[in-house]
Amino acid sequence: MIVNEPSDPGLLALARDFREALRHSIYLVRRLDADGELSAAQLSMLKMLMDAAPATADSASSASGVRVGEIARNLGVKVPSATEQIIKLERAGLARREPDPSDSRAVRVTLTEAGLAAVASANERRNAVMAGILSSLSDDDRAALAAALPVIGRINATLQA
Amino acid sequence: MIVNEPSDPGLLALARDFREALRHSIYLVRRLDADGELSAAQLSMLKMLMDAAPATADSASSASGVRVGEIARNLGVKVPSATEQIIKLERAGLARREPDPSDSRAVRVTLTEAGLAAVASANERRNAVMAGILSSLSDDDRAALAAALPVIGRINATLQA
DNA sequence: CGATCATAGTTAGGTAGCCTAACAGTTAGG
DNA sequence: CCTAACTGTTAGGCTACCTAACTATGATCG
Repeated sequence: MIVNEPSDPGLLALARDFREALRHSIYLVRRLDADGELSAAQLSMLKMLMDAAPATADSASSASGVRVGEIARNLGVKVPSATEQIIKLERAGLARREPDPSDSRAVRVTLTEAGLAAVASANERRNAVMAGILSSLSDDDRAALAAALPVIGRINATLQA
Repeated sequence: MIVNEPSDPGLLALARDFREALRHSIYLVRRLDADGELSAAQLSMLKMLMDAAPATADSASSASGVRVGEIARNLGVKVPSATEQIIKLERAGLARREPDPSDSRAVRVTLTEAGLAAVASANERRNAVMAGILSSLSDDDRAALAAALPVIGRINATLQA
């Protein structure tokens, strides 16, 4: 049995259905992001900064913060777009820009305390809304969804390359 | 055993993981839409028009086309946003606006031949790219994904209410 | 060493897609 | 009729992205 052929009908059908599911999910994401406290783009960046941070409360830890170019790469946007968002976060008091001691061209971006709190609160609220939606599913449905999430994660990971 | 409680830890974790998957999928969607021939919003609208059409080649069929308000509702946007997109599609020769004979306030939007062709070609290309990505998955992964798509469909359907 | 080239980020200007508010025309009800 | 409700467009504004051009620093090499 031949699989993985580019023209395999089953594969194309799966591709179509997955695209369709993602397309409709846009509305879901929009609904979740409509709570206003933080835009999707800003929450994404804050979360990324949080994950990238060594999470050491020790402020003397080496090379803290993430460089602008790295942020852009992580978020899949161009550097000027990242700069723009960073400036907004900075003005909102959620992030800080500091010069990189080892390279004066570079800029290190870190979360502030307020940024950390904002990310936690925004995620909590969105997760609660999503949990409410998921609560109407059957146990089998939830199991199927849970089983697919790692797969979707692998799909998304292939894009990094 | 209590399930579906808003504070159920498993449910919240699933919500978090699903949100995370959707968040990352944005890049995937962006990649798919980057082929340039048609924006995501425009393709969505064209596809909606295609699905809503009676699909009768007979141009004398009753009440052809979709009203602007209905389009907006189907796409989850406000009426002015729909109008804006429709005008763009019209200018591109992909859609047509006609007065509704039974209500002079209303406008009926239909696909042109070019619009139909554009939707087919854009979908084909995107599906092929997606199929290429999916082809690197294992059979088990594809099965898990396929099993979850109806669930995601149900989740998205709950938003219509 | 110093000219040159590469790299990091910002600034400037533009586009797409969404929104609300205000408007014009049409229909329906009291 | 005349007012209230509805349909769609116009006007103006916002966010988030982009490319191109610029500044400043670092790295290479003759």
